[in-house]
Amino acid sequence: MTNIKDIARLAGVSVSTVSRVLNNYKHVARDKRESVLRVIEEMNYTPNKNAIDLIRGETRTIGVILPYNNNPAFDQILNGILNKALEHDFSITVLPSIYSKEKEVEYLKKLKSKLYDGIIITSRANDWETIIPYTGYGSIVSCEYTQHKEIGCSYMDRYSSYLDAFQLLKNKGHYAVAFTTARIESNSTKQMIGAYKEVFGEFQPKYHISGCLCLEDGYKAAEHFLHLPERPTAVYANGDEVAGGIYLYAKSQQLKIPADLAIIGQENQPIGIGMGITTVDHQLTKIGEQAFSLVIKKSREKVKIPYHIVERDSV
Amino acid sequence: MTNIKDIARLAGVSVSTVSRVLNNYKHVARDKRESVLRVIEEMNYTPNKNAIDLIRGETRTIGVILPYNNNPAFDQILNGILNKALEHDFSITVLPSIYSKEKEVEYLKKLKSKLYDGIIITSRANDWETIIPYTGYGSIVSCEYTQHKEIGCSYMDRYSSYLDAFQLLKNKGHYAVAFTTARIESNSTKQMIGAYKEVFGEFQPKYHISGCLCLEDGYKAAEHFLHLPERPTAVYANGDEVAGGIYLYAKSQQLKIPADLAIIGQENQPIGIGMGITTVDHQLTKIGEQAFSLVIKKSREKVKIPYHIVERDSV
DNA sequence: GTGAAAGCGCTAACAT
DNA sequence: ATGTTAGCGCTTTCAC
Repeated sequence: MTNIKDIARLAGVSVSTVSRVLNNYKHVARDKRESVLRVIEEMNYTPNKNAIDLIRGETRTIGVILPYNNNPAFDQILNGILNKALEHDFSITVLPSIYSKEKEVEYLKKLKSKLYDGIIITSRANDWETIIPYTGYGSIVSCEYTQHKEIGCSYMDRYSSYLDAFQLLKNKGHYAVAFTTARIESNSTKQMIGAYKEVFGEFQPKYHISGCLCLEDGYKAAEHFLHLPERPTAVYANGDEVAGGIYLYAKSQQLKIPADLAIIGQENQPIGIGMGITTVDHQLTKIGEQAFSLVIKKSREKVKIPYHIVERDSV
Repeated sequence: MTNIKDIARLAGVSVSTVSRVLNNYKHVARDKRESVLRVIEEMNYTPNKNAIDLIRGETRTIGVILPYNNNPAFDQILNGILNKALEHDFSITVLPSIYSKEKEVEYLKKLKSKLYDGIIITSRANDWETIIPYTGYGSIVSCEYTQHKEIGCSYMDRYSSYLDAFQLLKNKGHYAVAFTTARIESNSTKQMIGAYKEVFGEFQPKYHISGCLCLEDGYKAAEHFLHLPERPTAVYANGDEVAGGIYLYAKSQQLKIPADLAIIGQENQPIGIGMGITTVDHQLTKIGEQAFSLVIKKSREKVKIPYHIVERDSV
């Protein structure tokens, strides 16, 4: 492994001169610069980035905590982050958490250990109280709103989006409305139930199924909903793939969409376009892009991204 | 920033002792170990990972070169890689290339600069000749077959899968068959055309559209195909989302699937399940998992992953 | 079992 | 304009 010392020796200059040409400093004599450049070329030399990161104390790398690594919603956020990272010449390291508190803390420790300049939390298992101390070691941005002033947020107003979706259903005359969520313990679920109550007055647990991530989960959820004595006339799915599964099961039961069952999905994914499913687009790619911008600016702003409903034929 | 020296001083031991407890060495007196641990706790100390990586010459990080960061096929590969990385406690850094030769070389240089222990190339713009020299700096694994012995491969037999797909169509009586690909200059496209010729004898350029990545691209491709004087009776799409777009356009023209137009997609994505599209599943998640295993073993094996066709209602 | 000291490869302050 | 040198924070001989 050839290092900066070797280059200096071979070029007949000091290491600082080599360092200067490496970093495009002005005050280097043309001939020395050229000779250094030639030796670098000859020796096929590349500086050790770890040494540089050690000295500079920064890595131009951002860690992104993702609960699932095969989920289309989080892929959209990641996509937005990568778009911007490419633009700004930053690297992105993906940190899969599977909602494990320990994993999350492990990743935050990596921020502390100077591996990343900042971290984007797309979703989290830990309390903010355990996360916030790590803001001392790098910028931390969340894709979910929090009032904590130490945390930058690129988020959208979930509650309000849920309200809109349920209201849309109610306006169409639906009162027996079911819905699915991903994690029973999540904020989203809480907000969803809250919005449900606000729109429909009361919430019946039988109309809610949690643990829905993919098409198959939606299929099973529909199986449950549609065999209820008072079967729902509409369902709001937490994702278009889940919605697709619901659609499929409903069809398998000879139900007409939307006449017999209305369906709304989320995130405006290809499957929703393909199947004609009405969806609320949370603009996750934009959320990712904005999150990246905040994290490299070390900004603690709270930026709200607007969502919008895309009406198709399933409602 | 408190460092190992501070801990040593405060614990009344030498830095080497601190290092020993940090790395769980045996020969450390119980009391010294405890005192060190206590000071570490008190000072809330975390070792600087860059310094460690510098010394060790390894980072337990793998770089993954991806041409697109919003493509479901590459997301599947990445998914597989992340699964295994989590299992083996490695980090994954995503390297978006948009098929730029310069970007790719930039990433390979990062391997050389010791940022990654290895690199997985999911798809590439550069010739192997320019890539291979970098195998001197870390293990390089490809998700596409190459005979070069320096490169480990986790791949599937594309040619044979194309053959199967076309043959399936031919067996169903289709002779005017169109197809889409992503990049005109790619190996996949070449192999697709080769397979086409092998099955159907001759290849007519009007039956091929390149540059297809998403649903909308498929929609436009179908628009082209279906307005041809001799319109195709079947189309093989390079992805289920593209297939979905084709499906949608065909439907918009009152065509029946598969009676008027047969459609095969690729990668067994949710949209294909939702829309009932026959697909050839290249098992990209498994390819990603295997690629990861090879790269951390620094193996140069060529591992072929079997594909399989999932028949649904579009053929 | 423990510590002193030599590096890992680089940057930057300081001197010239 | 250029070189010397002191670090960055850690690991790892080597000696005791």
